[in-house]
Amino acid sequence: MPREYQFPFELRHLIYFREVARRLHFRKAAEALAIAQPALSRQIAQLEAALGVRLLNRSSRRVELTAAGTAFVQRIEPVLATLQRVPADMRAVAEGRVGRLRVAFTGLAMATVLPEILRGFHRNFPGIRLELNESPTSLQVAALQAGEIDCGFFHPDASTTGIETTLLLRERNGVLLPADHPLRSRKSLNLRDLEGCPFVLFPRANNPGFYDRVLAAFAASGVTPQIAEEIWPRSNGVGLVRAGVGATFACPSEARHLPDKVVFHKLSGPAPESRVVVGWRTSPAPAPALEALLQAAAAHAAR
Amino acid sequence: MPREYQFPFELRHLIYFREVARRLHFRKAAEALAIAQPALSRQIAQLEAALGVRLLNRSSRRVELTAAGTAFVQRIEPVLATLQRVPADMRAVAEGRVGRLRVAFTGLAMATVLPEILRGFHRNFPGIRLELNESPTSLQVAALQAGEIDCGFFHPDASTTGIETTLLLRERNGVLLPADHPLRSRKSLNLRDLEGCPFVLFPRANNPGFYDRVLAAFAASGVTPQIAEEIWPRSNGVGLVRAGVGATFACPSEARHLPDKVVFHKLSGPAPESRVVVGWRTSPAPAPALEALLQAAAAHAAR
DNA sequence: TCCTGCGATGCCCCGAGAGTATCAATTTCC
DNA sequence: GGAAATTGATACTCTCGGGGCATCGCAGGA
Repeated sequence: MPREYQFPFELRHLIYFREVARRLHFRKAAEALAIAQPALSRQIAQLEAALGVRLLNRSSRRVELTAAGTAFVQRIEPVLATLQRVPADMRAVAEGRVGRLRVAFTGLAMATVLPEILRGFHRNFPGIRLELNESPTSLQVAALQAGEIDCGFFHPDASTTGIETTLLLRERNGVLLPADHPLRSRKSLNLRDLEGCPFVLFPRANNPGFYDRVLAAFAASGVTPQIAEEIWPRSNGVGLVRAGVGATFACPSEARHLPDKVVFHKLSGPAPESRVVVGWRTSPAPAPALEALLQAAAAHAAR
Repeated sequence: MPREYQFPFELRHLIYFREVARRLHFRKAAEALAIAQPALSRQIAQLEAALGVRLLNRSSRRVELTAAGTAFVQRIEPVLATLQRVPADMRAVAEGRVGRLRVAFTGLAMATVLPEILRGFHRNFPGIRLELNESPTSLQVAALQAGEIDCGFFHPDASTTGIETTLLLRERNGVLLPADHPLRSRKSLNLRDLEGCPFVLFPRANNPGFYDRVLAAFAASGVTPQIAEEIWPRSNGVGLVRAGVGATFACPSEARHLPDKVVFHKLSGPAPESRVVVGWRTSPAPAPALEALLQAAAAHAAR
């Protein structure tokens, strides 16, 4: 089945016609196109035949556009301009100079490693548009596997078939207390000291692994945990601590940027451990923009 | 000089790639394109080589888009959609079903023949967008010769090299008077009756021919004309008559749609004659849309 | 009237795209 | 676990069509 074609013309016809329309002179247009004049004449005639429309009125002394010819030039001009930019644009995408990344993160990631990673990334790749969404670990993993996001910053406990991860943070938790809490001035705290103190936690479904490690730490301390609230996203939990509703667990890393009326204490003895990983699909191979972000994250982890 | 080309790819490449990107399957895409699979493989490889960018990650069992491939599809999709519509659109333009007409007219034309011509034309050619501008005869002729308008409705006295005209209206003028004018109830009026009555006229430069025929009519009546105001556009002149500033000349045709407080009187004896023609360039040949409008005008004149 | 310049036409060449046959690699199923 | 099947890539050939060269027909201009 030879040459069954959707379009009755080729790019060549458009370029040739644009040149003739500009110069209104076949010989000069042919010269500009670096072809011979007869070839140009034939191609234009072919284009007109294909469209079933006369685009040029030509006597042997004058060439002028018909109404259809004028309309045709106006149509193809932006098309050609777009196509002209395409190769360079594709190269930019392939090199990761421009692009789009859909990134999900947990509240903990944003409270610890993420801001600095993103800052460095954006400095080196200003052309990449980041679409950032806070999302629980479990949803992030599902979104990754479904191809809805390009990478996620989350807790590593979930099962992660088809997902590769790099550990970015691993810290024993301390606790956040309201600034007027009775224990605020204690040098050393352990979970037993906090017996009876209400805690603010996230819903277990968001990140069962960490949730269970919290419970395990309580159990190891011989303390029955008292869960005052389950709340999401994480930043709201800090707000509740500040409001005096209770305590919550936190990493030393986030202690640097706390609102006032909230204080951070290390824990001695049993304490849960927080981890943050960045995760991405192994297949398809990471796009260049993603590669760049993953490198930025890895570089941050190495410090 | 064979194949010196501005674009490293052809429409074919775009269409083929779109199909592969849709199906992510070379064999099925080839079938849909009615070509053999090896041809498709080669064309895609060629496209990638031309762009210097990998658009697809393919194992022997799975095909998937790279970031550049995704971006490429997004770029070419609208381009192909546009080009697909082009042939039909061009035919529509060539047949005068769609298009654009730049039309100039005098106040007199709009007050007499033009509304009906345009109404009939628009009913038959709803796809033609009309750009209407009121403009004095002298400027219309210049704009026509410069190709700035497609046709004009004006007074035929100007010299019109390279312009063809069709006469649409030819009427002896009467006068418009304020409704409370002393002569309002006179059965028959001539210019001598209006001696001393101030007249509102347009600037002579707008249409010297008619202006001089007005003066000739006054002279033939032995009356010295008294020009109260020179004003443009014409509709403002009627406003001044209504305001009692003076009288003005008008055609019987326009007497049907006068505002209140203005009355029309025929003139006996010497009176100027108004004519309206439609004029257009003889070269280039009128576009189909213009042809249609000219026919509508001629049909109106024939009644 | 002849001359000049322009677009169209005739003829030939060759490059590139398409088809057929086949290969190599990976998955599937018995 | 091995054979069959599926899929994309490669080798080779053919042919279509775009391009060059030579030339024609026609219209203005000196």
